[in-house]
Amino acid sequence: MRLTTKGRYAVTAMLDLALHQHVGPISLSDISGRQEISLSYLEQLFSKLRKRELVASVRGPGGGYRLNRDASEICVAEIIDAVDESVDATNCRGKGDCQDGMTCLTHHLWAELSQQLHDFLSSISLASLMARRDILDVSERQHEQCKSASMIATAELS
Amino acid sequence: MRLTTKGRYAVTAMLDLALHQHVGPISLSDISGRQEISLSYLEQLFSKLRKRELVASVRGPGGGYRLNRDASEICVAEIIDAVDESVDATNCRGKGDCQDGMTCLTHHLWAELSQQLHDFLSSISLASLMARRDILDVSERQHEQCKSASMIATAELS
DNA sequence: AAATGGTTGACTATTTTAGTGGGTTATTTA
DNA sequence: TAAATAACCCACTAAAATAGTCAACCATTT
Repeated sequence: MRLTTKGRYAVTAMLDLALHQHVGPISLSDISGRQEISLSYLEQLFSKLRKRELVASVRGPGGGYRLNRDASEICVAEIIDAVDESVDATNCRGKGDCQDGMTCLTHHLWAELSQQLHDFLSSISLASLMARRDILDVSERQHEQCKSASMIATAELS
Repeated sequence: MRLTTKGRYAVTAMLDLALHQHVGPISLSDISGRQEISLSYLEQLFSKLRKRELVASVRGPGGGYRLNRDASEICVAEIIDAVDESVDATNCRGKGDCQDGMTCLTHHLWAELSQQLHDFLSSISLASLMARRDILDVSERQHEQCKSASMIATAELS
């Protein structure tokens, strides 16, 4: 089992997309700006998310990504899984052949833990995250910051 | 958050120790033989477990390790923590300063997940593992294998 | 004195992470 | 039709962690 920046970035980016897609396709550079994730890295992540059909893309100016399903139909577990970070805590990927084709001493413990984790992350959809007070607060703060950042950029141009 | 071979090895070795310590101190080479974990690697892990006072050592012939507390007082979470595998899923180690000193969009989600994981792994003690049917079965199978392995070794000597 | 077994520290191959950079293709707008 | 935009794709890389190995040394028992 692994949960590092990669999986966190993927979930954060998908949530950002869910929160903004009402205005049309969202470009990766928008997400990159708001969430402070490197654009090139986002491209890699979205390539995987697209292959799993969690997002769809629109090319050209004004293009970007949109969710390929309703936000209520995409859960956190799927997103993490899509970018190759497994929620599985066993060494044998659940097969039970961890010690010479037989189960190791602690196999069942890890299998149970995996189930626990999977249940938890499967129960959380993007839609349920979008409805949370703590997330709305952070999202609003990020809008303020982007606004002032673009004002500075405009001022520098003049 | 990370749960790899290191943490699994540590828990497996501690459980092996708990299951056998009634005959006296258990050497790492015994554990290595039964659980198929490299002896040198076990040494590294037990060095950390000793520093956290989860085990105590006895030097010299007949020496080995024993649990430093009752098996019911040692939980899986502690063992994993002792070998540096954190159960924390946040990027900021719970501090909430993940994005320029403020919380990132998904901070609370990861904090919740960490709590969930911690609760689960803290609720499982070595004693409760020792009482499980699935673990007793695997332990018994390992005894059979070690017996036949030593018989082969004896036969090869003659 | 010899054997056992813990203790310590340095070293290493492999894998993963978290990126960077450059170029190509598709689409829209001026 | 040219320019701009943004997705798409590929190869590359520095740093860190994993999963060890190896050698020497110390303490205790037989």
